[in-house]
Amino acid sequence: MTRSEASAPRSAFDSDCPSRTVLNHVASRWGTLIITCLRGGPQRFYVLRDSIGGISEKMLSQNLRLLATDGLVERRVEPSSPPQVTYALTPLGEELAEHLQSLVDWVTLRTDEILATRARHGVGDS
Amino acid sequence: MTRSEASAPRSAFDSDCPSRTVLNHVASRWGTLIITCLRGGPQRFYVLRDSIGGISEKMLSQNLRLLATDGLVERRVEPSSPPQVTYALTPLGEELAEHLQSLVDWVTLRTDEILATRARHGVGDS
DNA sequence: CCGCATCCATTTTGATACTG
DNA sequence: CAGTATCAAAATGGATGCGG
Repeated sequence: MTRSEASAPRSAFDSDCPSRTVLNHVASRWGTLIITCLRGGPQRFYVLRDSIGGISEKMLSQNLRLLATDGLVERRVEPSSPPQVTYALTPLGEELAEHLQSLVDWVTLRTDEILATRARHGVGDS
Repeated sequence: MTRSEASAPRSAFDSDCPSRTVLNHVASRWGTLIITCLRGGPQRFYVLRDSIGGISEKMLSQNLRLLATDGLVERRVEPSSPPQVTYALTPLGEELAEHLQSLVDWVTLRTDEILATRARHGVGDS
């Protein structure tokens, strides 16, 4: 074989590699916060919505569905009077959550320094 | 004081907290890959573009500028014939990169399991 | 009232062409 | 080489509606 065509993309740096997709679900605007939020135990939909400032219900349910099909989050339906839907991390999700938590913690810890740098560079928000 | 208005948002879960902004720069579609990519040492613009499959020049320069104003990435200009611009992690960026690397590593490691789960749920890509 | 689907205005992203 | 300008496509969020 000539080895001319890379056969299977192997890392998240390849746009066609499955791990790229997973990374996009997880390292996304809301993914990190949703998963981190679920570390405290199973949460109701509206609790998540209220915990994660600025998220829309649409994005929340969209991301939850995505994470559910990835096997990172489990959706439980309690058929009670006002129907209760609860979301929880799977074992796989718990594992991931630890990594994300350390990321969020680091960001929280260093934000002041970063802010100071940003002031020096001339404030650009976004 | 009546405490009626939350004075200062304190975590990334508040949409107005500065750490939310930082998290968005870092835990974004491209931020994670760019920073991880820079772990190998300073890189030229076109190297980054070619290393990170699927990124557009626009998104690359936009994200690099953002990360630079955050003090995570440094932009160096060599005034040579064809002007050379190099990007490198700052010490702060290096610190962050370790966290992101462990995240990327985990995703790479677990992608097969996640794929299997997704098959069970009925494939939904995106 | 809770969870979510749908429609539409706004924002973000990407492909390509173009400049110093 | 290292970007910026331009325009089209997609993601996002808000409002709204609806079944349970």
